[in-house]
This record gives sequence, C-alpha cells and structure tokens, in this order.
Amino acid sequence: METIGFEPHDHANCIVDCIATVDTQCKAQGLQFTPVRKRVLEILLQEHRALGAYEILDRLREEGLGSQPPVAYRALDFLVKNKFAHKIERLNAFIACTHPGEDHAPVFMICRLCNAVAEAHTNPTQGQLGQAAREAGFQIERTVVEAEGLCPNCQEASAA
Amino acid sequence: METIGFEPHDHANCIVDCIATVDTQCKAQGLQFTPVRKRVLEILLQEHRALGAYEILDRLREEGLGSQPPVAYRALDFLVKNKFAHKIERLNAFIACTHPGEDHAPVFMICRLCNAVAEAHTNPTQGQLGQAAREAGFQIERTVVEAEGLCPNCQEASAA
DNA sequence: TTGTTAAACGTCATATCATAACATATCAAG
DNA sequence: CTTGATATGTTATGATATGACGTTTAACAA
Repeated sequence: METIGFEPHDHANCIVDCIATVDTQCKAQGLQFTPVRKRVLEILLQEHRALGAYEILDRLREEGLGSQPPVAYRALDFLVKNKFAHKIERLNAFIACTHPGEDHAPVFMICRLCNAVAEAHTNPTQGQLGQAAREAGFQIERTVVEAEGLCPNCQEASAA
Repeated sequence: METIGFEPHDHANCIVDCIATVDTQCKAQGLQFTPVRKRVLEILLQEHRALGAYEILDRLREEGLGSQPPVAYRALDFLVKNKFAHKIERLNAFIACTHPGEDHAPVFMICRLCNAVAEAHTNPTQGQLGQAAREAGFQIERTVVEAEGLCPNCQEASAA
C-alpha cells in the first residue's frame, strides 16, 4: 500500500509524467485527450487538493477554454470515467489520480486544515467492508472510502 | 459486525423502538427532541433508503411542519450530529441510524437498483484504511465508507 | 412568577453544485 | 469527401445547501 500526497516531491516532474502517461493510455485505448481535458487534468495536478468544478471552470474561463459549467463537468466526467481523476464525495470536488488509468479502488485521506488529499489503494473485497458485504450477501461494484482528519504537517502545527 | 437493512423485519416495531431510544437518549443528554426533529427521524425510519433533504421537506410541508429548506436541514444536522441519522455522501441524502446514539463508524451498502441502504459497523482504525493512515502519519477523525452494488434481492432478480 | 439567556424556528434571499437539451464543430473511417 | 460518432458551445434550469435576521420557545435562576 503506497500513499502519495503529504510528502514533498518533484511536483513539476509529477505533472509532466502524469500527463505523458495519460496521453499514452488514451492513444492506446482510442480515447481523445482533447485540449480541454488535458488542461483540466493539468489544473488538478498542480494541486494535491480537491478542486470544485467551478474553481476549475474559472481557470478555464481565464484561458478562454470554455465558460459554461458543462465544459468543466464533461471534462471531469471523462477523467473520472477513465480513472485519470477521482471525485471526492465528501467535498463535492475532484482530484487528479496518482495512478492514472490503473483499475483500482482508491482510498482518500483529507486534511481538514490544509485541504491536502492523499490517495492510497486497498482491495475492497478484503478488509472489513468486504467482510460486511459477504455477510450481507451484497455484491460490491464501487466503493467510496474517505477519511477526514489531520495530515502529518498540520498535526505538528496544531501541537505547537 | 452486524448489518441491518436487506432482510425483512418488524418495521413498525423498529420505528417505535428507535424513536423511543432516541427520546431516552435526548433526555439523558439534555437534547431537545422537538416535533420537527422527531418527525424527520420518523420519515427517515419509514424507509430503509436514503432520502434527499427536499424529499423530507416536501413531507414536512404537507404536514404543515415547515416549508423552507433550513427547517429540514437544521433537523437533519441535529440528527446527524448526534448520530441518530447519517448522511450518505455518494447520494447527497440521509438515512436513519440503526444504532442510534452509539458512537460508531458506520459503513453503508447501497443497492443501485432498489436504493435500499444497509448499515454495518467497522473499526476505522483497524483494517486497510487504518493501515494506510498509520503509514502516512494521518490522524483519522471521521470516515466515509460507502459501497455501491447489488443487494441480495436484486442479484436474484437480475439473474432471472 | 418573572426576567434572562440560549436554543430552536420561520422566512427570505442567495450561494453552490450539476445536468438536460440542442445546435455546431471536429475527427476517424470508409 | 462524406458519413457517423464524438466533442464542444450555449442557454436554461434543476438540485443541493447555507447566511442572515427577526420571532418564538425552553430552561433556569432570582
């Protein structure tokens, strides 16, 4: 289980790499990685926090890439559907995926102070949720797993 | 780990019992279980599915108990804050708790066909989410765990 | 009982999040 | 270079949620 989000890292590189990976995957799968879609993913990648659709729309508008809500929502739908981004249900907001395109069941940790969001992965059929589902005879198709609390940096800051 | 929601049960009784339990707990904790709050909980208990705030508001309006959104939202806030009800983030909707007042970390299974919602409990600090949090140094305060899929009844129905 | 204060309620207005519908434009394949 | 599918631009509206403020009610001490 690896987690990306709270530690410092080579951010410029992470953006470039991620865009390149998605580009490759779109070509391989016959998906159109259009300018709006690419720009939305770049905007998401620039922050390791969740952005609301209208925050994204504001930036697109400044750049002349679209000014109406459906423009942002359609790009986000594309990214989410293809697992290049995720929706954080608790925040009604979106975040770039740290493992673009891989079929996975993400788990999020949301810092309530700095709004950073870290993504980790689990196997949904294992663990307590999987056990509860088996006991209930429930067939899981998708999972939403989000924890709110304090990231390591903000724990230190608030202890001081 | 016990789960309530997909099996048939004595529903009238479950409503009465739950209201009585909440009533007792409110008295013990000095909370005001007002008519609007009680009625909202009853409305939620009548269904084992999640109801939107405006669905609840519609019913309150029919009964003359309030007609503006804040009436419903304030009652729901009270119920959620005191763990007498939960918000299902994935649906932006609310459901009565099956273990009113107990301090617990609920887990939900949402049937995408019949919209039934079952609640189970886990220990958030254990399991894969707890492990991911420990590895990341993240301090969990609240969790949102929701699975979407098919309940036992709808699996049978769709297999037929 | 009454005065005081905190909590709850009624209401209006508005903020925030999201999509339906339809016309136009672009792209990939035959 | 046409055709069909996909993507975009735009208008309008639907759905979810909260801020603000005045009034009412409840809890409680004097």
